[in-house]
Parts: sequence; C-alpha cells; structure tokens
Amino acid sequence: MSDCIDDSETQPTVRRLLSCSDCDARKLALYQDLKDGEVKEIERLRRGTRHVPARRIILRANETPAEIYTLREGWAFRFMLLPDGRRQILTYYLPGSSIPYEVLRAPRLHFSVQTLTDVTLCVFRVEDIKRFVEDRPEAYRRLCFFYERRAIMFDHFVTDLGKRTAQEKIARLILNLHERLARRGLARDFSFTFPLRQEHIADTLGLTPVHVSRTMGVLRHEGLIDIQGQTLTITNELEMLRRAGMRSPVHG
Amino acid sequence: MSDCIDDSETQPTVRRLLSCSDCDARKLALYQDLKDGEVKEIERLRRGTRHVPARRIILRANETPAEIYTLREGWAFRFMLLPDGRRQILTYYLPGSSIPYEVLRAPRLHFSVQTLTDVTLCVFRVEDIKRFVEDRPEAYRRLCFFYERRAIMFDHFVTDLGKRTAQEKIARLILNLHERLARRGLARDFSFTFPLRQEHIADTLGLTPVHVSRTMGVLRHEGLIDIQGQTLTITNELEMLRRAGMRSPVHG
DNA sequence: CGAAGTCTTGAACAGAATCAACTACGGTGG
DNA sequence: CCACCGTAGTTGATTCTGTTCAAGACTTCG
Repeated sequence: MSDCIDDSETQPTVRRLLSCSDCDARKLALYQDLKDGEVKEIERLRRGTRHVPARRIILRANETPAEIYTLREGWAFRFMLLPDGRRQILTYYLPGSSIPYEVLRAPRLHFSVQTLTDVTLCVFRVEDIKRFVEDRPEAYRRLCFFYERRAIMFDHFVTDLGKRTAQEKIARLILNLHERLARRGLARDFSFTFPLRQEHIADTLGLTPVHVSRTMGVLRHEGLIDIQGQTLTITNELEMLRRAGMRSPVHG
Repeated sequence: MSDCIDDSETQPTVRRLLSCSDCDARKLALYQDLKDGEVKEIERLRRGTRHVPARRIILRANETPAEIYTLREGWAFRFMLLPDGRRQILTYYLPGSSIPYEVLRAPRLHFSVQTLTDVTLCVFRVEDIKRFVEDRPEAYRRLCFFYERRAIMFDHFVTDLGKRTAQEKIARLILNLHERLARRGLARDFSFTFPLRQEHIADTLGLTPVHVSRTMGVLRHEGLIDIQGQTLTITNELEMLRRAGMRSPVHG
C-alpha cells in the first residue's frame, strides 16, 4: 500500500549512515551531550552497520551478547517469555534507541529483542563501550539520568497495566508512540508509521488480540484514529487525550 | 494478637539506632561498600531519626522534598494516584530501603509515599546527599547498579501484571516479600510480619479487594499459607512456587 | 492467483468487578 | 468488664469486561 512511507523512513538514512556526528542517537542515553572529540571516538568504536529483516530475534534471554547496538532505522521491541509461551512486551525501540544498554552491568540478559520492521543497527563491542564508560566518570551520571527517566516511564506503565481499562491503555500507547516519534521528527503532524500488529499491542497491554481489535474498532468508528496500511493517524487528539485519562502524563 | 512479633521488630532497633556502622541499610543502594571513613561521613550527615505512625503520607507527589530517608524500622510503600482516585502501588519499602533516592535527579516526585506500619526513619538532607554523591564518582556507578537491579525487578513486575492470573500474582507477591525479608533476617523460616491489608495487595496487583479475599481464601483453605493476626506463614512452599509459575524468577 | 498471515465479527464463556450484607476483631470508652 | 464502634475481611448474587473458539474477510506477497 503506502510504500512511500516506508521509503521516507529508509531513504534519507542511507545518506546519514556515513557519520555519527549527525545521528539522532547522539541526543539519547549514553551518547547525549558528547563533546566533538568523544563523538569521533564513538565513531571509531563503531564496528559498522548491520541490516536485519523484520521479525528476527536479534538477542535472546539468558545470553551474554558481545555486541551492543544503536537502532538507526526501523522498530524493534524487548520482551519476556513465560515458560508456557505467554509473552510480555516491555519496551519498543525506535530509531536512536540503544539496545540493550543493560548489558553494561548484568551478566546475562533477562529478556529477548526482536525486530518489528527491517532494521539498521550500528554495531559496537560491549567491551569497547564498557571501557568508554569506565574511562569517563561523567558517563555514569548520564547513565543514571537515563535509568531515572526509564524508571519514571515504567512507573506509569505499571499504573497503566494495573489500573486502566482497555480503551485507556490503547489510547495511551498510541499517544505515547506518537510523542516519541514526533520527538524524533518521525511523525507528520498526527500521522506516523505504525508497524505493530494487534498481537503486539495485546502483549504489551495485557489484553487479547481479539479484544484489541474490538477496542481499536471503536476508536476508529468514532473517528479518533484512522489506519491506512502501515500509517496511523490520530484524527481527534483532544478526544484521544480524554480517553487516555489525559490529566496524568502518558507513560514515556 | 501476636504483639510479640511487632516487638521483635522494634525492640532490637532502639539499640542499633546509635550508629550507622551496623545498620542494615549499609549493604544497600547508595551506601553499599562504603569505606569506614565514608560511613563516618554518612553518620555525620544524618540529621537524626524520626518516628512516624502507621498510615501517614510522608511524601506527596509533585513536591520537591528537602529530605531523604532511610527506613530503619517498619514498612512503607510508594504509589501513584490517578485523578479519579485509582491507586497503583509501585514498591514496598522494607527496613534498609532508601526513600526516595529518585529525588537526586528529578525535580519533583511523580509518586507519593505512605507508611504502612509505625516507622523509624533516618533523616538526611537531599542537598547533603547530593553533594556526597557528586564528590564521589564511584557513587554514580553504585547508583547505576542499583537502578539496574530495580529495572529488572520492574520488568518482572510488568510481566506479572500483564500476563499472570490473580492466583499467580498473589503467590508471587507473597514469595517475593518473603524473600526480601529473609534476606534482611526478618523472617523466621517461613513466617514473617505481614502488615498489608488486602486493599494494598489489590492496588499492587491490579485486582479488587474482594477478589484478593477470594483468591487468598483458596490459598489458605488449600493449606499453602496461614495467617494469624499480622503473621503470615508459607506452609507449603513447593506448591506456592508451583502456583507462582516458579520457572521464571519472582520479581524481586 | 493462491497461500499465509492478519483482522474482524459473532456467540458462548470465564475471570474478575461490583454491590451489598454480614461477620470477626481490636480498640475505646462507659 | 462489657458494650459499642470502626475497620477489615468474608461471602453471595449479579454484572461486566475481556477471553475463547471459530468462521469468514481482507491483505500482502510470492
């Protein structure tokens, strides 16, 4: 259908891939507020880029990966699997996200990571990044700041899961993703690429795919959102905010 | 009823309060692995202790507290309130916990804290602790380690909320609290003080008090747990682990 | 065009919520 | 010492949100 939108995601990047200095990821996490020299060093540490197709598991729970990535293009997510197959999605990685920074401290991953779309990764060696961080006391401050933000996000997420209705949950997830994408310049007004299947939404919010379908059906029929192929548009932001219980901020 | 158990919590502490050097909190969070000199310094920074009765709100969302505490005795919890009154409990503070370390970075709290039992707090000035941390690059590493542990806890917590049944959730909460208490030497075998009302359990796990009552009723009647006054005993650990879906670790 | 994957829709069902009455208990005060 | 009160917990009846099962329709893509 609207392949042009996929193009708008992948086309410009091929150019940008040449250098770290104008990468969006620089504003995030470990890499925020780096001095010019440090950017050069990070660029030196980068072992190259890697393309991975959609729906591939790129990191598996209980492993100890030797590589850490920055997501340049595309979407991925992080999840836990229960022994009986139930899946809980924990975080969506958007362009600029670091995957998985937690490796810097923990010996093994307690979650897996899977791509949602075709993806471009910047590849680093865990050892290199560890050394980079250890050499710079400042880095731990930044990492703390990063964890703190994530902790706040998760407090809101837990509240969503524990206390919100299906409609509130779904409205909040959509608004939240829109906000994160807009911050990265990846939304045109209220339209953005939306590669999640309803199964993902279900496994994020503690619902079943069927119920997600029904609930999103309501939002669509009432004219709050519109979905054309891979593009989601928020057509009535005010009402969406109301349904999301707007007073308290969306889990970020 | 069994007031002797409450005594065993409060009696020995009066003695210990004299010095930081044998406080359990030293092993946790910010204070872990301090050198002797640093312990002295922390002790110098301590502005004294404070007793607060049960059920008092000690920190309110949207405030910027000037004080930070260490919980010496008793239980407290941290929660978020939705505009319509729904409450989500996020964390239980047990003796030795720091409340609320997040103040070190964020300007305002996004949650409130309330005591569950009578409580003894060690009081510090936020400014003093901030300076203490800023002066010591090591402190940020420790804080990162602390955040990392908490992040893992929350990943499990989210999975519990999203994907587990009421019985699994409750079994896991009980096992988790037991584990945390046992680690602190506050459990006698499988018995421990349990000051939570069913309303708290409900607001932790996304259930209603009525349903908590029914579900715990099942666990009691089947002989997995026993409750006498404020004392909970896990009478069949193996079966509790099974009900909790033991394979994956309890959210810690 | 066909096949696989995804979404929608309906009908029956289940787990949990809601409403409400009743019980047990610990503390308080007469 | 007992009666009373408020808080917490139990239990039952009913309702509702969300689940399960299943069939059909729509996409996407080779």
